[in-house]
Amino acid sequence: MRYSPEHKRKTHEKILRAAGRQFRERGFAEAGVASIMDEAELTHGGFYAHFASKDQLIAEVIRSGFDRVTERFEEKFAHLSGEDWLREWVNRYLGDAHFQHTDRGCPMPALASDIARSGPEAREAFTALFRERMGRVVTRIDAPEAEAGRRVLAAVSQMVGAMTLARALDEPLGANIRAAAAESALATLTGRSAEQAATEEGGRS
Amino acid sequence: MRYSPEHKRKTHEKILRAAGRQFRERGFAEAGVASIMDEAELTHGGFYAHFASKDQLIAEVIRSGFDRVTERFEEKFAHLSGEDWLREWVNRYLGDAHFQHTDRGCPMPALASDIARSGPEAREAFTALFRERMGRVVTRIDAPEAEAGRRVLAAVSQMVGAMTLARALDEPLGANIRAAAAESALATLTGRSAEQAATEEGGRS
DNA sequence: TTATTAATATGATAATCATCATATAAAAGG
DNA sequence: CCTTTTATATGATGATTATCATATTAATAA
Repeated sequence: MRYSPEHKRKTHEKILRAAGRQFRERGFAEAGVASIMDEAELTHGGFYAHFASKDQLIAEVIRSGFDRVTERFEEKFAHLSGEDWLREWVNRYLGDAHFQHTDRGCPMPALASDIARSGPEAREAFTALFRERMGRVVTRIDAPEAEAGRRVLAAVSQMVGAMTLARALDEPLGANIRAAAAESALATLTGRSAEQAATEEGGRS
Repeated sequence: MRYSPEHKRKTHEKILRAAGRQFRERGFAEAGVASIMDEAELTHGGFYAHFASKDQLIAEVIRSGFDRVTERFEEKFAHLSGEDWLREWVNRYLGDAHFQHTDRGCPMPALASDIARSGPEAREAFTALFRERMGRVVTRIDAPEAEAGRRVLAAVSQMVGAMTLARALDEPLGANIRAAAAESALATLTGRSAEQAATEEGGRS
């Protein structure tokens, strides 16, 4: 079929979207090519007209930023600035909506250990994605750049770890972890101690 | 073969050890029964004399605490107490030796996202393991129990997240994350702000 | 020494996997 | 309208998977 010029491009993106969703939900190993093509409403054989291998698909999904999940996430509080932005970032990241939807959420809690086991192409792509995303947050921090960078790395570790563990643990432990990490991460980002942050948060609400 | 009374028990444990190692290295999905039995120096068919299914093997490996990895880890600084114990706990957890040996290290960075995708039996076993391990640390914290619990959950999230991400990222980013998280986690555990902890740590070394 | 029993080995099963060769068909160019 | 092109479909490949039936064999009980 000689389709319109954009047809292949659209199909390509449809496969990327389906793959990104299934990878986050089931992991790289358990999301099969046939199942991904099925979700993209195509048959399994056509896959190799778009990608040279499953490994290349994985790398490209990472490079494509998992269907711009970060951009869509940050849109929701783009109107805020300073500490308000940071607080919303932390609270939404560790909130119920994100917790429940692994397949449309941040790839880090869903796939970090899978990427650690992957080849150099996937790791490089992930490193680039990570750097880009951390850069967006660093500019929101009111501190010298080196210090801001340290704070963001410390906070993101905590947020990713909390979400990963929360999804692996039974309730109410998962919810406790998310709450404890949210409080602590905001304190880290703003340079306050956790106690100070807790007191202020309590006074506000 | 009718072996000595303990023979089967020892074989059973050998399979558990091989499985625990391969699961951490390659994930639940990619570590096959045949490959695990091979490492245990047995043939694949004998597996079902020991376990009803691979899922049951997974649950039992978790229940067995991954060959007592925590106990062995904490032995190394059992002579310390108070803040010294906490500092050593954080620094060793995020240190190079642990970073490099996923297959003999903490199961959380290696398998948390795999467990999140697993069935209720594996999740329950993991929750019990997690609770037991957190309890050991809470008693080391000089604060009321509720507050100590929050601090431990916040710090562990950070340590697990940092190790998971560090293993997925290229260097030197991984090392930077581990350093930033170590500083921040110790501050969280002791109730100080990160700046205070950094100053003190700098002054000490 | 021999019979019995249970632990492990051998080999087969059907399912699923990534990959690829070939067939079909849709739309653009003539 | 008809030919050409190429995106997608069909169907096959061999490898690997978890699982299980059956055979072997080692050590205990007789």
